[in-house]
Amino acid sequence: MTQRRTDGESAGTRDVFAALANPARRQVLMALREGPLTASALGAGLALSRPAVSEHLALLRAVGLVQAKKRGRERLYHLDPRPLTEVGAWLNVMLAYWTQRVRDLDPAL
Amino acid sequence: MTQRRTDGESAGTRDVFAALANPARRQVLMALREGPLTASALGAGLALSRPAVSEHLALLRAVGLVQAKKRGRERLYHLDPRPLTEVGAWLNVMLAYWTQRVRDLDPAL
DNA sequence: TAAATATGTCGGATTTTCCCGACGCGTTCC
DNA sequence: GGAACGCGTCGGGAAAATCCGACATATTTA
Repeated sequence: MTQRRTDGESAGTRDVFAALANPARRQVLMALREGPLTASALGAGLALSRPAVSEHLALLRAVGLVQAKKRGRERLYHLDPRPLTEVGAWLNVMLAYWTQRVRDLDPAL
Repeated sequence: MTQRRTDGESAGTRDVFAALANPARRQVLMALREGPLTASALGAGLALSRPAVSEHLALLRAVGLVQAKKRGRERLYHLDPRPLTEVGAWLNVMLAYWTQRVRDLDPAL
């Protein structure tokens, strides 16, 4: 058994968790909370080169966290929070046990 | 300017988000939900070499998600869900429907 | 005390991530 | 049409992550 990635995903894929692992990408998502923004507007607050921002956006698009709409010569990015439910669901399972424990200990909650 | 990480954290540090980015580590946390387990017991379900498991555990310990207690010649790992509140809080800001569960866990929020 | 067990750590190979400058393509403005 | 703008992608390099086999350390058992 020498292979590392048995098969399946085309090796370049990452999931929502991995997408959130990068601070710049989290910042992008935060910035998009209150409305769509262009790529350059997003890059403005990031201290990163434009290509870097573009690649972060590509990854976020790949996992479905953002979507882009062409508008004139710019591109409007808007948030799609649905993939975050996977993280929420995971956290929910992780914490369910503990929240239940807390409730057992203190029913006043 | 060739340096990438201007300074700060000792270069090997990662945050809770990064800790969750790895599927094996998420599996470990899931496995620890219902009670402490030894390192080898954790490795049993992971299809990884023992050193790999040990290093994942070291990282999880580094970000505070697990703690280890020596018991005889083995080491019992147990979950510490508190760092997950950071993820929960972040998700809470991003979404609207997540608060309560995290609050149960850490009323100090 | 010696062997066996449980786990951490080291050395090193491979892969992935992250970033940048340069270039290409479509759109708008003069 | 030609220059300027906005954005994606390519090529590539530095750093980090991931993994393993081998070795080190502590503890229990024979």
